[in-house]
Amino acid sequence: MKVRRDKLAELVSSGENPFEITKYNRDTKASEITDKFDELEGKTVSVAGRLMSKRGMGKVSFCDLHDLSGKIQIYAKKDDLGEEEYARFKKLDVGDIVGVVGIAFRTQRGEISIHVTSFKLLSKSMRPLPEKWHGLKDMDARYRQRYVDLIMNSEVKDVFILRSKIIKEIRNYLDDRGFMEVDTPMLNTIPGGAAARPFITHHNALDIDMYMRIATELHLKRLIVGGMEKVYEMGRIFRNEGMDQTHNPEFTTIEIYEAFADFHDMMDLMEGLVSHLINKIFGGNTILKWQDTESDFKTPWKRMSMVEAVKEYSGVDFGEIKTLEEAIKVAKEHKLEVEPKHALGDIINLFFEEYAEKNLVNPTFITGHPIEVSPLAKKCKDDSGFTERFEVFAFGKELCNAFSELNDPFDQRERFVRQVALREAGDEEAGMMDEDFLTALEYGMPPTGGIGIGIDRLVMFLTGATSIRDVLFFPTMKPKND
RNA sequence: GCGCUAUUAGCUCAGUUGGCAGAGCACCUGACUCUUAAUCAGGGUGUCCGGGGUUCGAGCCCCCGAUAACGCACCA
Repeated sequence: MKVRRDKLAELVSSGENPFEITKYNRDTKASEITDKFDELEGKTVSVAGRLMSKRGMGKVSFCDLHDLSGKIQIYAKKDDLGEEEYARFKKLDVGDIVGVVGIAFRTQRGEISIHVTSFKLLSKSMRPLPEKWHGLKDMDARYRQRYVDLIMNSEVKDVFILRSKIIKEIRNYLDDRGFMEVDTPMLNTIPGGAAARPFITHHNALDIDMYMRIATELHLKRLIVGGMEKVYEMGRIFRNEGMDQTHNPEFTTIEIYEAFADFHDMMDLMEGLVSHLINKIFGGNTILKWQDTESDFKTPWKRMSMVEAVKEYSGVDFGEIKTLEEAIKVAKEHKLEVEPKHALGDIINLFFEEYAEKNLVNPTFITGHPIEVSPLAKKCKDDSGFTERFEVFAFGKELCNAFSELNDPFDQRERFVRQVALREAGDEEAGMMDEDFLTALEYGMPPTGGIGIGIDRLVMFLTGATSIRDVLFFPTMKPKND
């Protein structure tokens, strides 16, 4: 705004350019003054933050100063500051970054405040902030200009502080149990470990196309082959797919691998980890609320196989259906769209997604996924059509995916071959052949349990956020140019 | 990708039947020595999302486009 430009020009010409300031020593946070008022009353404190409101009374002014910890009221009096300083104080704008030195006291109305003895403009705000009462509501602006959203809406800040705490506690939990955090490449020559369309980019010096990773799985298993027995990686992955309330093109997952363990150990790990987080955040309360639904995360969580779940929620018993022809017939009776590429296991999965998934509100382990939809999981010993795999569903959404990792290089090669065939038939999400990964398995991978958890979704459930955009500082947005 | 709704001042929003562009907050000027959505008096600051069209006249009607929220599809 023009008025603020003029004010800045005035400051610059009087040798007080706020943008030349490099440092300010503050000794107290805004919230500390109210929290520790008993010991701070009458003492001189130094605070710094953003001026969020002004209430001028003539020869006395009140302002609210916000910092990360909270807010504190500032009281300035002409008699104490002197004519010139008080005039300078009155020129401050809402939005300005200000450092204040003063005495902690309580006003006549009882509000704990700072009686200003000196102050310094630390940075000039050149743009007016949104309205104080209604704040910034426009979703487009809130996501594109998250900095303004964070200034205006304190609950937004709280969600991200909680996100940080959750992530820290995940690391604490795993580090305490002897896991090691590792980093693997985000730029891949073969995108593997999941069924998803990748982002493609180009490396100039090598003159090859590369892919942004769609999972961390295959590299982490290579580390297990290499003897790194307990590893995890928490990081961003990228999938070139649709966006909605629970999907963003880049999102954060954690994958954890433990040698000499199986999917049962991963179940214990998952229950333990999530219980740890809930305990750290909510104390004893295990009931989470999300989109007006309550879910009790008290352990032990319910366990059922995918076939059982399909039977319970659709009435169809795949324990009795042994051929593809029968399965296709039943699927058509239930108006499910069967594609030519679908095998028996794909149809079981279709039934599960259509009928069971949305009903799984309390956290539930779903085990025994068909082999056709589990190209990296070990077969069940007693039934080669299914795998030692589980997913946890809560609030009708998938929370994690885990299995006893397939370590048989011959079996793995066959599964890749099927994926490649699907890809050649036009399925862009099918996997690619990864010869180096097969070579790694040929050197011998110990029996291993692995699990992948969607961090953003977990944070959504723990913070009550209804959209993934509300747990990402900068959700992916289409550029606005016209 | 499809459908639906929205887009007006810095922000939150009104805008009648197609007839001079509006309010509150913010901002500017002035008053005010304990306010807290301070108060009081005065001041309207605009590419009505963009581009066409219909009309004497369009914020409003029609067409094309942009972005977003929501729903659907996709995402094992």
